[in-house]
Amino acid sequence: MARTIGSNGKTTRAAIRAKSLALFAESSFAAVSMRRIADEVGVQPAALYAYYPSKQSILVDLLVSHMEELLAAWEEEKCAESPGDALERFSRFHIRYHIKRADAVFLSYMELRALEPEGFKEIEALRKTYEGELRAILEAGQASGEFAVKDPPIAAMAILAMLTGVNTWYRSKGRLSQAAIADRYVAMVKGAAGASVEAAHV
Amino acid sequence: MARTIGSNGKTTRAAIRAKSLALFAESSFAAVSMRRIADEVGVQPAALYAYYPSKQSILVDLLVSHMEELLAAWEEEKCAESPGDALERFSRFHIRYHIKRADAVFLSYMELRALEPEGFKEIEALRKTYEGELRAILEAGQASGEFAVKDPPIAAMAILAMLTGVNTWYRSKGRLSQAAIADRYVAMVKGAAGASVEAAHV
DNA sequence: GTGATAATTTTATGAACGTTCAATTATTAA
DNA sequence: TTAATAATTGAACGTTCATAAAATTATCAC
Repeated sequence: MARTIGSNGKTTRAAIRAKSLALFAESSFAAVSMRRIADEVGVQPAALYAYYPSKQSILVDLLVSHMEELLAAWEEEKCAESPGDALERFSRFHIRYHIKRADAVFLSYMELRALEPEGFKEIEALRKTYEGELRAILEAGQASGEFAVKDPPIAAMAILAMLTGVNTWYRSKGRLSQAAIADRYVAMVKGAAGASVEAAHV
Repeated sequence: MARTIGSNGKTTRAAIRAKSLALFAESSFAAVSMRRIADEVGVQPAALYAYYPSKQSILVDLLVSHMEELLAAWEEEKCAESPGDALERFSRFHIRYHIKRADAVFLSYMELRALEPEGFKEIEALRKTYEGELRAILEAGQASGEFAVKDPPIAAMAILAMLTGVNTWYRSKGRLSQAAIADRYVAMVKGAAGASVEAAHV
């Protein structure tokens, strides 16, 4: 056997991405072998090298595209509104998007250290950009007096950590709906940002 | 050569723990080999097996003892006081302790999935216990009307994620002292818990 | 000094690792 | 129907992996 019946480059590449993502998230980059990925894809190990020059390059591809898609999704979602509304919109977006892409999010947070310097820098820049979106909202709220936040850069990181934390415990069959979870987090995020008092009591 | 001059079981065991912790945190459990650990310790790979039956058992030892020490440290620190004061004490303790043990904290959050079921259960229980400490504070504040928190279990997880997030960006040479950072986080934590309004404006 | 024991070495497994390359078959365009 | 090209296989490379057993040396109690 050589070329497989019905084989197709686009399909195989997509399968490699999907399976690698699932496996890396489940175990860890170093714990997953090329042989294991090939098994999942249903292909011989050597076939992977027609699509990626190395194992590392699969990881970089996954992480970079995740961050780019995240930024693109936010660009599409965000709109001009009051800092309070923007903060709420951002929070709901972040929770929704991160729950949907739990594997990619997990990978992004766990495997940065597995990256070689160039890849690391690239991801780091994209992450800073995203963080900057939230920071800008906080600064706007600070300037308008709507928020009583003392230190926007730190608040941005704190809020992001809080929101992303949902992923560590969220289960689709849990006692709360995704909307109910988002409601509670929005209230806490507003409270943390020192937004209007009644917001913290929702 | 066989036994090394000045060799001592206690010292070697401590070195294995310390080096393994540093290496696992820097790379990842799967990415670090027994050979690498032995190199760092200054010993032959086989010597490690006089102290641990397997690589996995080193990880379990590190994770379990970290959680036990964390719980013990909090037991020593906590004291009877108002929910607001308790929440502040907990936040400061958490930040201080986690910054000091950054490697162990990182490992605890990253390598749970590398554990086999028994080890995982053990760590999970210890973690739940710690989480319960914060939840109890939030419930007390909710009962007394001091906090306007809606959902203590979720708030506990949200606040823990926020506080632990400090570790992802904290650098000892940063623009803010550890105390200044803790001040900002205490304000945000209180805000998230819907504590007294002026607290959120500190 | 001598015998017991603690600590580590040396040596060696067999399996799995990432990766390369020539050979081979499926598909496509003419 | 044939030539070009896309997709994949099978076999192999040297290296490293976690771990095991026996041999060897240091230390310590007497």
